[in-house]
Amino acid sequence: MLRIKSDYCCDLSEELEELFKALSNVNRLLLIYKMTSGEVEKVTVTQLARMMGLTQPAASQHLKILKTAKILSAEKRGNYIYYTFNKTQMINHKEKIDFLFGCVLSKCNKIEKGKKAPKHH
Amino acid sequence: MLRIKSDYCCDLSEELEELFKALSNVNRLLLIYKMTSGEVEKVTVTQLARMMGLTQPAASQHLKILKTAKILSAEKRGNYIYYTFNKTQMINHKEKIDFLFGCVLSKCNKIEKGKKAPKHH
DNA sequence: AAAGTATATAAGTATATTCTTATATACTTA
DNA sequence: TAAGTATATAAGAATATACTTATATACTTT
Repeated sequence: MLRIKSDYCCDLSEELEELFKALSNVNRLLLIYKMTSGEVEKVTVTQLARMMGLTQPAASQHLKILKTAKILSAEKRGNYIYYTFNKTQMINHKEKIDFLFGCVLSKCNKIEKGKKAPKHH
Repeated sequence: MLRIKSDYCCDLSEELEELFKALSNVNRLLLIYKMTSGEVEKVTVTQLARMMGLTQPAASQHLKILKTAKILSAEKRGNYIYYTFNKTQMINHKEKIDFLFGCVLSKCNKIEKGKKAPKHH
């Protein structure tokens, strides 16, 4: 049982490492926020480059990272490639993060309780 | 109004970048999970090094990163420094992440609705 | 088919990350 | 006080990240 949980956390840690790496860049985070605002909903490389003051290859590389991490999906239409959120995977990602923080915060609560009513010894 | 939200996201992005950087390492994530399990609740550098198969300086550096990112707090007692979760800040961190994913997922829902009932033109 | 536009990839550079080994600092105990 | 233990820091090496410029690929339009 503990073994299973331990294995699970090991896999989860590797998955979260990749997710957090993709998210740990201010340009990519700003892009995500821009994509949630009214202004844009699907974004092309050229748009992104202009919006963020990046060169076209830099923008392309950022989008590739977000796509590899399954944060965005790419859909080619004609001359353009439109990037949008990968909703299914984002829900997935969120669940993993919630699990992590759930573990941490419930542990915090347990510790707090232990302090208020310390064990006899 | 939009300007304010934009500024807010800019600050938030920088804060989240730091948080996600601290979390984007498999050893640090595994450490966090270990600290949520029954086994440990406060951890010393030496314990961590042994648990994770790291050298003492490597462990010390990881803990410093987690402390700087306000994920852990350090409490010196005698010869040891005990690291524990920084509950208040973890709640804070969680709120920021929830805001990010909240923005993304509500945008996803809006797009989905727009597709089901497309605008007349 | 040729020219133009959008995107991706390659290769190089500067910087950041993660480890290593060596050493310094702080505290405890004999 | 000296020796032992715990931790932090410094300095260096290997690798990863984020950009740059140059070029390749894919599609569209004339």
